[in-house]
Amino acid sequence: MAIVELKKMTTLQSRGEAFVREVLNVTLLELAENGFERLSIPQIATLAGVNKTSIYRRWPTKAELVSDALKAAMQLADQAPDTGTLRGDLVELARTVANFIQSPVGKVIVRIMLAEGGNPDLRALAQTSYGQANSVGPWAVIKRAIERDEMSADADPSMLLFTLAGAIMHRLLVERAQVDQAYLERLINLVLAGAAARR
Amino acid sequence: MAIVELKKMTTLQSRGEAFVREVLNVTLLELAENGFERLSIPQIATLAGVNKTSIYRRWPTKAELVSDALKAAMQLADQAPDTGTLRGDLVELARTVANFIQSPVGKVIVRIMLAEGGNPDLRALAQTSYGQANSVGPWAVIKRAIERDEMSADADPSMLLFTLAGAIMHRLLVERAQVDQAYLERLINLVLAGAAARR
Amino acid sequence: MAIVELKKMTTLQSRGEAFVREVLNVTLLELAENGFERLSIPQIATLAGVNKTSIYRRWPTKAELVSDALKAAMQLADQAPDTGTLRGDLVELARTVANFIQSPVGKVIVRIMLAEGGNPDLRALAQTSYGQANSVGPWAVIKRAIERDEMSADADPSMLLFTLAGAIMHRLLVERAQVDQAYLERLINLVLAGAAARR
Amino acid sequence: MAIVELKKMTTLQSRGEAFVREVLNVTLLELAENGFERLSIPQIATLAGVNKTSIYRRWPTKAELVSDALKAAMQLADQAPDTGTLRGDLVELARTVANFIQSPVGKVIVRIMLAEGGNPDLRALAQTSYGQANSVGPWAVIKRAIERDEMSADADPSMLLFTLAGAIMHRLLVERAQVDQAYLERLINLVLAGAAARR
DNA sequence: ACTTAACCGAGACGGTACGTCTGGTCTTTCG
DNA sequence: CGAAAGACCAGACGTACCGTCTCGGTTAAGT
Repeated sequence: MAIVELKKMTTLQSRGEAFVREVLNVTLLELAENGFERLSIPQIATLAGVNKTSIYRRWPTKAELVSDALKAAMQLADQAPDTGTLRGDLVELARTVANFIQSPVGKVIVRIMLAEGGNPDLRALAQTSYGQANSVGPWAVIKRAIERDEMSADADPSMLLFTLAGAIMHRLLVERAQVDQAYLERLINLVLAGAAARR
Repeated sequence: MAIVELKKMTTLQSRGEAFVREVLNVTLLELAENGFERLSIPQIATLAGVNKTSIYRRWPTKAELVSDALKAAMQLADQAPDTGTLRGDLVELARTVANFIQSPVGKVIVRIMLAEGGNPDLRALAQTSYGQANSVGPWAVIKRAIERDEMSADADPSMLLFTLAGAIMHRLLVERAQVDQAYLERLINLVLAGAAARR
Repeated sequence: MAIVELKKMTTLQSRGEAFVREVLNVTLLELAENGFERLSIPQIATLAGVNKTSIYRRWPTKAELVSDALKAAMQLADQAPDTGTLRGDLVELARTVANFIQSPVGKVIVRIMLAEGGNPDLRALAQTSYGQANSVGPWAVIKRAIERDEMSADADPSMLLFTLAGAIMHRLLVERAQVDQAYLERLINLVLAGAAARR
Repeated sequence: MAIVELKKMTTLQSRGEAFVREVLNVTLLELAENGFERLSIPQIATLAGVNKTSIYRRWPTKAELVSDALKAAMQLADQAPDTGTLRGDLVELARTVANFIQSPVGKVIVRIMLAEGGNPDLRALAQTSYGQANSVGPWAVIKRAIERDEMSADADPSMLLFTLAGAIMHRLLVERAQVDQAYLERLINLVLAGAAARR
């Protein structure tokens, strides 16, 4: 039985797995490049060296394909930085957010949420992903800051985090400028006082 | 001669002007609704009660039509609030930004800038519009705040303004939450301390 | 009044007459070139250096324009040859038919009758023209032949004439060969015996 | 192997063959009805219960479609009549020509040759068809007539045959009269004497 | 080992929408 | 007052793309 199971796994890996992996990979890239609207399954098939019929067989609708592609790409660490100071943690946090937004999967998610709210379940998926990616880290940072008495217990952490995220999005997508160390410092300068003010 | 000119103008007004106005109006609405990609000129023609051939004659490409539609819609006031205090001015400023983002023109512009960077000149146009719409007011506010000695002269006003804009975008487009008075207060609370800190 | 009338006539002659003549002329040429179907009024307007609106004003439908063009071109002589012998007359007659078929107006008429029987009144017009063009001469020839006792009085002249016409059409339009003197001789050789046989 | 081949053929027959047959059939009918110019591929698609895209895929240009339709319809027998006498054979021959001209394929071919000389290869195709359809029979008749000594060996058979064809065309297409037995008798009366005269 | 079932490749077809072309009607302007 | 000029309406056409279907061939699974 064990042998059979092993065989099965081997089979699965060598048979359709390469197919699925390749398709999902190309899907993600195309998604980041063109967005959900301009995403073409025949195009994906061509780029993946695969027949479009096969894609339609596995994923009857485009949303399902994108959903799988996003799910497959969501092993984001969402680690909490721990530099010892609230300021340092916030800088790291902001940097993580910036990296996420600029990553392929981040681009896709942001794009879907910002501009392509048409498909509701697709949007829900993106929202979930976005939430998952930015859930653990921020709150741990806040929690430690409160423990260190750098923030008051009745602070407004979600406002802080969302404002950081929004500012970075504006920097990247509207101003189309780099998020470098200098920018991060200035950004944290602006909100840190407000965050800590209630102390 | 003057009569002729007047006649000409009258003629021009009554001739194709209604046509143009109607088409541009519908274009703007459709643009806010569906974005640039899914914008269909035959659809616009139908909604405007106009023949599609006429649209193609006047605007050979979709970008030109959109460009005209945006230009025609850009009589935004961009007035500077003046409540007497920096806090009050910032609240008003933020509210203005929120209103702009939620207006049809604003939706279009934000959408183009965020997600449809494909067409470069289209993007440039949107960027220009965005800049124009948010240029005068903010800086007047900052200037008055410095004069009232509520801000230091070496403050970081662009960071402040961009962060406000980004936060509101995040609130509206990502969180999909209302920008109400309570939110505005909390937002200004966060950044005001940082803005004024250098005083 | 007389002056006015003269002026009018002069005006008509110099004003609209050149217009009409030019349009009808171009129409006939285009008709011979492309047939009735492919005849385009805008095209005629362009070639005639005239505005298409003016053509539409004078001739609301294409058939009317063509009708006028054909009528204007129908001053064909339809003269009866008189060589002294039946054979000589038939040769001349056949030559006349061939010339008519190859003339611009003849091409048009034949074309309309043979291939474009769609428009009934147009076809009727062509039929009339064809009949007019080939009416006097043939019968005079037959009559003289009977008088000279070269043909019996109960001959079949219409069969003779129509067969001649058909043969020449086949020669010109199907075989696309020249109707030269040698051909005419052979043709008359064939039918002359039959025509004279009943004597 | 034989089974495989059989299967293949069956597949091919049941696959696109019905599609092709239906389209070509409708094409021929439309062609006889409206001629080559007014032939509309969307119209054919509608009448054939088929999608126009599929027609465009198989036959990129209208000429190719018509060419295939004509080729498919060219299994004309072109049998030589044999009644025992030159007169009887000629009557039969003329009747065959009349039937051909009035058949759908014949109408098309005649129409193309007479009026639509625009497309050269199309015309060449029609000419070929016309030649094929009227090649064997006539010459066999002439040959037998010579053998029976009803015609001299140095007769002018092509002139005879072409004249017959031309006369019938004139009868059908210009006069728009029936080709009945009486007409055939009169026609043969006319040319038979000339044909046999050299004996 | 051999049969059987699942799956991918390949091609054609149905369907929709688009942008272009051309023809005809209307209004305005000019001689 | 008639022709010129231009804009608009209307319809058809050919193209591009997408999604579905039906095959054939190959690979993995089960007996």
